[in-house]
Amino acid sequence: MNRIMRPSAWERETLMGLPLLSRLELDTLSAMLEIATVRTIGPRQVLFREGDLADTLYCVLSGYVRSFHLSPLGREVDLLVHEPGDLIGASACLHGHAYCASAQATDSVKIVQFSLQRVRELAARKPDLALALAAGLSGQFAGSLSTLADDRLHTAPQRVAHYLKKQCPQGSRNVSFRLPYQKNLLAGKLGLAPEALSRAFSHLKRYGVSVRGRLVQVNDPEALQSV
Amino acid sequence: MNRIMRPSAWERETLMGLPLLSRLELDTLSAMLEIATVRTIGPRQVLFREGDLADTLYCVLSGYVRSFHLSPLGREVDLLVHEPGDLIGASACLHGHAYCASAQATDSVKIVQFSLQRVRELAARKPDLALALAAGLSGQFAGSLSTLADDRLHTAPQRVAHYLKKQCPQGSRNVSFRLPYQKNLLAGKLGLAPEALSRAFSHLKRYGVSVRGRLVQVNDPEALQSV
DNA sequence: GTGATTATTTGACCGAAATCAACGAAGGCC
DNA sequence: GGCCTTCGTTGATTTCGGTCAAATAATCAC
Repeated sequence: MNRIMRPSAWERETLMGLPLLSRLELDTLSAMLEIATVRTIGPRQVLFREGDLADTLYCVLSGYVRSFHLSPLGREVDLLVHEPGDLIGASACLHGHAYCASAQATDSVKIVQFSLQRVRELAARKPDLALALAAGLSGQFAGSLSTLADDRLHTAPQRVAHYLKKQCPQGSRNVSFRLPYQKNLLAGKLGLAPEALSRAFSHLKRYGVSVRGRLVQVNDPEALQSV
Repeated sequence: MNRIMRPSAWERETLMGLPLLSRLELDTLSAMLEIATVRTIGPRQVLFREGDLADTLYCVLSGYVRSFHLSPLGREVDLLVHEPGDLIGASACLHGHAYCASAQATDSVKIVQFSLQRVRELAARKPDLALALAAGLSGQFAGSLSTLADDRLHTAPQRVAHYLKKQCPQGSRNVSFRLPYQKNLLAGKLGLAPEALSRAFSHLKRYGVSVRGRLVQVNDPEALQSV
């Protein structure tokens, strides 16, 4: 079911908009495009597993990929949801030789992949690439710290309120939008059991939030501050 | 109380052992040493606060520094404990212009600091430096993800057991050692209230762990697996 | 040492969220 | 359309860990 291919003209356009590639010098960029492979992977397909030898760097073009840990007892914990533009496997990129989490497509996902070996070689000669990698890592690191703080500090309704507020444009009112993925996954991302997410949504009714399926309407995003 | 100075010969020795500097080419290394400043900061002194303009990159030489978030209501959440060799403020290094957490010395701490401006300029010319930064970030990112997984997956006694096990040499028995910092801080690092840490220790007695002050004795590190 | 802080432990209590179980809703397939 | 599977909600119950308060141990300054 996988389609593997050289980037088409249209895809080159998309690729060049990626945070990883958009700031590169021309020759670095073309070297990266040279080793880029675009793939489409189907729902639930696994990109790699925790502990696998890390030989590939991925970057999401469209769709969502979840990273998770497997406990010794077989329980799964969601750690991150990678959105379009995000790197996957970057933490293994320069550090270990094994991926430290498993990655799975949530839906149909389009990604670019690069040989980690080649990326390392190129980055060792091209500071702009090394810095772009560092910038990507930096952003993900900051993100994971803020998730950790959120987990340790806020209750379930607060975390959900916080998430919803981030989705609303600054200072807007009566916003409505579609959740980008299943509630199941959203619950995992927020460190909650699905039941807890459900209860949190119903708790948030009183703050002007209504949910029908994946459609969410937020009456007054500012009011979510006080949850 | 602060001592600020050019690195002495002895300190240059220490500096060159840092993960950040140890793999650099000679000219990059000397450029970094050129802009390095060694400081000693006293207990509880604050290095920077969340939101401050990020203009300095730090690296711990000795002692421990804690990073924490401040909630709107004034509650503090510990996020990381930086050990000797760790970078501080690296996530701001290439990403934002503000620190995303506050940093405070836990005790008397010796650090090196570098002008972020200069580091950025140097890294833009020197791929080895850019890669060293990326490697440091990569390790911290992996660490924060594993903390997150630990938080979401394990109970308090399990987290403490896991921590203790990491401190014991592989396959050893009857290990005893001193906790590197106060229980207060250890509790924060593990995402626990001090009371919960205390209770966890007392729960672990039955697995052959005894604690007196900061002295810990672990009878059989392998047995901690089954907590 | 002695007193004054500051850490740590213990107990009682409470609230948040996980778990288990059962039910309702939605979407895919034929 | 109707069956079937997966997803989401709701209720009951339980467990974990946070909070408050008080007692005890350490540590520091003098």
